[in-house]
Amino acid sequence: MASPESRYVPADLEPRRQRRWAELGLDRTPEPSEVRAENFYALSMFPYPSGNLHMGHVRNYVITDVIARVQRLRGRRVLHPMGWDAFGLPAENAAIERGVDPAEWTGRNIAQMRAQLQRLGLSIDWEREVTTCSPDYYRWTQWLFLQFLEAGLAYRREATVNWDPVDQTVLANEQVDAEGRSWRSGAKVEKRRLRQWFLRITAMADALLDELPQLEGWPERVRTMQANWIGRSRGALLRFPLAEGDGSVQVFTTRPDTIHGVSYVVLAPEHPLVEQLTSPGQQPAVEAFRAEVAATSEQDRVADDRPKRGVALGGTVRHPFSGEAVPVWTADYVLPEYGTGAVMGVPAHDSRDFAFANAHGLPIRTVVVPTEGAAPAEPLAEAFTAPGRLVNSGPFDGLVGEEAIHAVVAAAVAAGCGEARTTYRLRDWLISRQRYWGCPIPVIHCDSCGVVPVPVDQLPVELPTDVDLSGSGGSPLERAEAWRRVPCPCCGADARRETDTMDTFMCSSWYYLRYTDAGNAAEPFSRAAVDRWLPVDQYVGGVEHAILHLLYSRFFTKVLAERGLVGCREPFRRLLTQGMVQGITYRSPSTRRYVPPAAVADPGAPTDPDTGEALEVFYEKMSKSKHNGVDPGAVIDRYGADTARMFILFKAPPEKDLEWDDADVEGQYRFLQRIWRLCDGANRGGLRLADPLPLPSTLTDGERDLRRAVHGAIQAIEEDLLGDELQCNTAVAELMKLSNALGSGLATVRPAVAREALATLLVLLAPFAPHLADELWEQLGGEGSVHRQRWPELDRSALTRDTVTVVLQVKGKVRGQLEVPADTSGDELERLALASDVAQRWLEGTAPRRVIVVPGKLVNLVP
RNA sequence: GCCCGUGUAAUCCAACGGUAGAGAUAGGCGACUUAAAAUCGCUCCAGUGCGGGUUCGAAUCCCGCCACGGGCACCA
Repeated sequence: MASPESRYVPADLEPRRQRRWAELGLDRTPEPSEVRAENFYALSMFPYPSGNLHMGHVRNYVITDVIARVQRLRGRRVLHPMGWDAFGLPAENAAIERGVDPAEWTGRNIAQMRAQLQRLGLSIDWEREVTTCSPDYYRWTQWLFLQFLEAGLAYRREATVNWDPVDQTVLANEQVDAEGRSWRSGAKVEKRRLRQWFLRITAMADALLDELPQLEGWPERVRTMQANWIGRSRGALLRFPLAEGDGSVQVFTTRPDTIHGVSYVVLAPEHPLVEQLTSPGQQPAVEAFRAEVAATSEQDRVADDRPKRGVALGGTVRHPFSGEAVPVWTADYVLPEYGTGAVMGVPAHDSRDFAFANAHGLPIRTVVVPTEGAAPAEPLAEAFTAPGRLVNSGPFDGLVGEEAIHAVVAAAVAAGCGEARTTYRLRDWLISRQRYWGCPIPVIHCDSCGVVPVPVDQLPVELPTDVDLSGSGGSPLERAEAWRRVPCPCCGADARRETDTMDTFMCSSWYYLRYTDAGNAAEPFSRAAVDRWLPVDQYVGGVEHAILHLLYSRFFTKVLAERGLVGCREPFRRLLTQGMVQGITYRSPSTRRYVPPAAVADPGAPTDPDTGEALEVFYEKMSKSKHNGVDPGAVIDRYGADTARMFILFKAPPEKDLEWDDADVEGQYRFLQRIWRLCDGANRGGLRLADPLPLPSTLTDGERDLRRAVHGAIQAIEEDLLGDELQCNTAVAELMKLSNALGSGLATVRPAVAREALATLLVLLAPFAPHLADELWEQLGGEGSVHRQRWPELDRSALTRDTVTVVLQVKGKVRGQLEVPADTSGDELERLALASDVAQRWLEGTAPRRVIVVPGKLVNLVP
């Protein structure tokens, strides 16, 4: 008598499976001595512990988990860690608003998020957890800072910096978007002149750019973004001597070949030579102009397509080659921060100069013409900016392109009025922050010794705990007098601690190194441990860090490599940038108010519950303010973690945005239930996974069909998960296809074939739905855990067919099919095709002009 | 303005240059049921954003557009 059907109850099964995994120590990273295997490092971008896990986290960590689990099944020794990017403003703001201690607040959030994460069944080695705000960790962040200081890569200087008026701190250039807004607060940043700490990332600009092409496992788009950000441009520095007095105006240009087309020189209004070059008559106009520009916001100043305003200074410089007098102007289209803050105006060959010259009646002199075809008619309608052949350029006439550039630069060098120069958009990384909840910069200011590094044996410089976090009036550490006062490590005199803390991106620039040796109390990580695991085999995270975190981490790795601390120059071999998780969003077209989905009566025709008008419906990144978020915990409560995992993997390819849809989640749940019933039925039918039976020497047609489905799935899923692109969505579709094949085929095959099919299904399912696969594995009497199995071996012979369907085309159009033995030769196929009804009907008796045969696929008859 | 990506069925997504559909959601029909849900079976729906080109054959390659998303942008 068969036992009754059992039910799939994830809420009951999942915690049980997780307890079992913990007992078995499945997630622990094996020591090299335990397992002889290749290493695989699977890494997710660690979260800020806000206390709430959201769907973006779930997607990120589930993708990485699938990769980690697949690699384990394939016999690799896997490192799959997790940690917390735990310094940062929300903790401090909570302290200001609610009076809670930032450390406590952060600790609570971590505990809460860890518990939420663990419900997902991620195979994370929690023994290697790192927390950046823990003194055990930030001690080493400080140690690394001192390495930079010693290498001359950390320095303090006064500079014009971005100030976030909401967060009350400065920001690095990377942390301000194109609209001039802070990446965190969204506030418009202001420019301030302050003395700050920087890391000399520009020293690595060439390496950061030139080594980008090696990152073949990175999305093209991220590499392009980094290249744009670094913004290298090669050109020359040219000096125009002042007409009166000593000195010269230096300009940077990428087109030194156009030097003879210069009709004026422009200085940025902030340029130090403006005053000196202003004639008495022009003084009022220049002063008025500078005041006007100073009053313009940064954004307006930089906006494109605005008239190029400027005034002549009255002074002149001499052309470095011809000696002619060149008038000097100041204009708002020249930026003080880029190049030398001065530009040579060549209206004929630069569109900005062209616009400026036309607006102010300056001469336009053509010195470059196309190498082929006619020169543009004069007066020019627009600037000719392409490279070409030089004319009206004295000794340089006739030279072309690069050759012309080199000749002009060589002549400038010989004359002592210039040299080749490369400039970058990239600026040094501003790491000072005027906030409390960050890693203290470990230096001491002494009146006689200057800036003194804190000796390594005194690390960490711990944050004081009794601090006034009122949220106003500068850095809280400045008010911690007792903490600040400290003897100078050099001379012993009274000295003061640095009160700036570090940008949290410092903490996250090396956490992936710490994971390899998380318990090390003597150093941040041992060289051996790092070399064993780095570079990371697969990194997964959001594209919002395309520049920020990923650029900083590359910089860190290169510096550490040059100091012999790590053995590789690039930290992340492969990078997957996952798309956003979007929720369905309802908005009232008239009030622009977001309406919660719960308030929408009929999702088919959504109307505003208050006004009754039809609502706009679209998908957008989940957020509280739009009422479009879905809580991962609620989904797990209702369907279980496996359904949530499967859905999020299946709904869209990992790189693309994903539209959350409750109906699809339901569908995913049904699929897992189908698998449950399939296995339950097999179980009650007496199938046991533990007894591997030899396959019969001859198989029935049904058995061969089932084996073809099984091995077809192995092949397809291997391609999806191990190929260049990770395609979890199609891998899940293959699992569905396989389970459909089992559903119809399992009952009619002998136990050996059924056993192979079911065991394969469960092992292939294990990385995606780890709880369910393991539970069913156990129920069916499988040995050990499904997660300790070997990835199924592909039997190519199972994929073969006796007969295949060959498509008959006439002139590329499908006109019929032929069912032929799989090994039919091309000649035979051609003969069969020509003899077919299709040929009779479509060729009307004439012989085809051409016949294309693709054996096993198609025959194309071309009349 | 420049660069990158994406456009396929009502919807989400597949398709080494070779039969446009793997998979799913929603819809329709049927079976089971007193009925419904669940389940099972069947089924409707696109010629691939637009216009050219290459090819025996194009969703796929090339050229020119359009729409959406993203990055950079008076960067000399």
